[in-house]
Amino acid sequence: MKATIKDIARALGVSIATVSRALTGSYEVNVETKERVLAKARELHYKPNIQARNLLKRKNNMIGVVVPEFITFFFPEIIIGIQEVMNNAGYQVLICQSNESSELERKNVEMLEESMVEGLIISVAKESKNIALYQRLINEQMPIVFINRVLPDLEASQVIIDDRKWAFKAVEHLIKCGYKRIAHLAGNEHLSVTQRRVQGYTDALKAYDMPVQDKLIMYVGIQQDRAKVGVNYLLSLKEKPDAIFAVNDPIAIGTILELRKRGIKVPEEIAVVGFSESPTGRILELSSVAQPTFKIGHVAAEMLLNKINKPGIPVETVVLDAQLNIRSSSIPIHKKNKGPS
Amino acid sequence: MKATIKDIARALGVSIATVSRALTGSYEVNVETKERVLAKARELHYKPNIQARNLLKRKNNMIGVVVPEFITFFFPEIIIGIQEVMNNAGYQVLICQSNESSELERKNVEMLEESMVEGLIISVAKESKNIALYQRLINEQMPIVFINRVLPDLEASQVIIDDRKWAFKAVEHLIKCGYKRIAHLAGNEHLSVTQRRVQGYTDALKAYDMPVQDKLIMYVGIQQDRAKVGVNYLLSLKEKPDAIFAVNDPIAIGTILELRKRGIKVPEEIAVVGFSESPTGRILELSSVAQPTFKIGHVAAEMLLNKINKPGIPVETVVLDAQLNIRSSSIPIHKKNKGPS
DNA sequence: ACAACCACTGTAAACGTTTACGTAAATTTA
DNA sequence: TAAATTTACGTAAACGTTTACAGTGGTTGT
Repeated sequence: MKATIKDIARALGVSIATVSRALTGSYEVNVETKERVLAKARELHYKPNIQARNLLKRKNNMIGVVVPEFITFFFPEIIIGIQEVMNNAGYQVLICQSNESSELERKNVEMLEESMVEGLIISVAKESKNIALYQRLINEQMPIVFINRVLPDLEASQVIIDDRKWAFKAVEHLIKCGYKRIAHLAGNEHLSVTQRRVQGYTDALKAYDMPVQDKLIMYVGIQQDRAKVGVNYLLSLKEKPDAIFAVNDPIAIGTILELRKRGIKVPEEIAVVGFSESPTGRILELSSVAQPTFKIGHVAAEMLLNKINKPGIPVETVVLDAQLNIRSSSIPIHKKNKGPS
Repeated sequence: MKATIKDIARALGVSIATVSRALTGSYEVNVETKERVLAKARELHYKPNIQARNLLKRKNNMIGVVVPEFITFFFPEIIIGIQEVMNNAGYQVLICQSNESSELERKNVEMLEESMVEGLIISVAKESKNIALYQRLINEQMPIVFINRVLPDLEASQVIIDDRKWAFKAVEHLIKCGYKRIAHLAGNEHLSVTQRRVQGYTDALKAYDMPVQDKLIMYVGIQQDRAKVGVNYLLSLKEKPDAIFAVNDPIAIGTILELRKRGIKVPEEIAVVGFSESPTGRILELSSVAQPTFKIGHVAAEMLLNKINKPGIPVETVVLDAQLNIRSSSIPIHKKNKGPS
């Protein structure tokens, strides 16, 4: 059986209070007895029972994280950012993935609630219907920070990037390269990032006096295999696009592969730009908007700690900076003879 | 303040025992009082305090997982496999990454130990020096299962694949394609998977009466950026290789990119085969050995549950099956005119 | 010589549960 | 109708800590 504070006390003929004081070090206790206690603790392989302490302190130093997936680099990097801050603050992080399922997301959040985590960092599934759940948690004073993907109708703290602005910049880049018929493969229609990136796309076209054509926008989704249907559609148009702005890197990558399969050269015939730069995208020389993943994690974690330590702190939205990285999937039209395969 | 079982008891004028029985449902309690208790519990937003229960039951339904990284798909998929089994069994999973650092690995394990997890699933960092730590934990009856990367001198339960066999098959495939000078970019020298894959490589050459040449083996490491030095070296040889078997996909991918950069065609001039198939590898049409990631997670989790529930169960090694997927990075020599770019 | 103080340690309550045990009332059995 | 059984509930201990409070014996100050 595991040794407890009582075993040490009994073995030394002192009270458990003295043992506790010796072990925690905080209180007044004779140096010599302290030594004896520590020695006996080592001898008995004593490990404090954290649950007893937690019960007393009404804390458990755990927070929960729910993300739609952690297969691709994006959320894993954010999570590492979260853990760096949280572990430093003495917290453990329970990580769950909803696998883009609203139902599993709900189950995960409820599991975390049952585990009595002190706070939550959440990025919602693409079809999340859990507003009521989050609203209840917020009402019950559960500290929550949303990252990247947020629910539009929920008043909660968030860490995001300016999707509209960076979609604008990506499309502006294509315009400046000389592309004339720029299509957009958009994500799931009611996902907030989708909406903001579509907005950036149309805003950029308008800003440069180019026509915004509904038929050049298709809502395909956010997973790589969904790119195919988008490419099929765009290539079936009478006037085909000469550039495609994809809602994210997976769709952009799927697009490039699908175009290649049909023998269409990127960027010679069609240029492609992605969003949320990924390692695979980098390898394919895909231009993309890079998000500051680790920083998102850091900032979200710090905001959460703040909420935990100062209950009732007001809701806050932090908008982080991003970066457009231009690679050879989108080069100026007049240089195209020099482009890579 | 959070409502407790006492609050409910006081509000209804019954004892806390009755409330507890009504809530857990297991014991003899009048249907009507049970209803009253449940109603009041809902009214007061009662949530059971799991730490009190844990303290009493001397359990906390948590296990820990430590992996070298979870940025690439490999460990994330394993972790999902682990979580599927563990969550089903009512366990929470604490996930840590050592970032390939022996030191951080140790800290993580110690953190998990302090959190009093009931068991551990571990894949060690490439330079892990924590044998003594694991030996102590095993001696102290901590249930541990090692996956994928194991420490050679530690007698512990493991879930692995037969690295030698599958390296053999990969190299055999190159031999059957007609390649004559097959090089091997190996991983970190004292990592067990490295050793076993090198063994498979040399065994295959021997089995087909081909010379095993030390100069065609280079221990470069396991991260993509380490491929460059390997390629540099191999291309500096008087007799250059016509095929490269890489210790893993990142090295294989780095190799392909480096070869491309130098204008060397894959597989026309040099074929490449990887190991532990990755999404990026698939996109680059890289032949590779696919590991059953989810299954590794499932099996490891089930073994761990078994160990937790039946203390003293003997050490066990499970060897899972794998699969060699052939793509256009390695095609038979006589077909090379048909090969893709 | 007595009060005041100090350094150290013990007693006991508290955190929120579960559950063995006891018991009163209600019901069944002979 | 008395004994036996069942039903429903209360009492209290237990899980392993931390810590307020209350000593105890010794030292210092006057």
